[in-house]
Amino acid sequence: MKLLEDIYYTLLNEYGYQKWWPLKDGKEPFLEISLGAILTQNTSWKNVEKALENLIKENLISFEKLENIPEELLHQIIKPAGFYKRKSKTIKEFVKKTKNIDRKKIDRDFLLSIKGIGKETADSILLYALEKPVFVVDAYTKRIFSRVGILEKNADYDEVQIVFEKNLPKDVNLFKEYHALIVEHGKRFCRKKPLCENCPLKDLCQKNI
DNA sequence: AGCCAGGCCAAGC
DNA sequence: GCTTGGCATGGC
Repeated sequence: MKLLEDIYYTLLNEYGYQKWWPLKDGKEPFLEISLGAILTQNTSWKNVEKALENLIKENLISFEKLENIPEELLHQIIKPAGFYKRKSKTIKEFVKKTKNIDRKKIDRDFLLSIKGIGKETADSILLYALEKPVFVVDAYTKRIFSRVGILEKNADYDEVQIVFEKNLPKDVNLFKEYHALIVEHGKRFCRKKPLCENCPLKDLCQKNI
């Protein structure tokens, strides 16, 4: 489907490369990216950054440190990202399970077995932290592409993912950038109340709500 | 000053 | 099976 690529290049041209995920610490990229993926669940990146900065300040981007820190203390540190009790538990379990595993063995099912990690978080970790060609689907993806006319309104996660993976070159960098651009577009124009007037996808969009 | 964010899970129909 | 409520902070 050429439309998917047309939309990609339109968004890229409009917004430029998004540079996800910018590492702030960089000592343990796999861990740092995974933490960001967990912390950003239903949470704005602004708030996630504060939590990440706290973690870095405490030198906590470390499997060992996170495994040993008392959970109540972790609560305080990641509090700005919200849902801190659940996220602390998830981080604890994630660290415990990934600490000594061969990263080649980390797949979707393995990640989904960790409580608090669902499909989107698992796929984000696979794509951004492990560089696997997995397309990440989120609420914006469904909203934008159902409005454009490519998806059913209530399309299920895995179906949506298949549409993108079947119709795009299986390219890690393309997948990374496309998802990031989708998020950007969702924030700027394709909001719940869409701003269709000046939308860069206006000409490609079936619905023009 | 309400609505929403780069979801997920468990409970309830 | 599908829908709903709870989780929590901070920005707009």
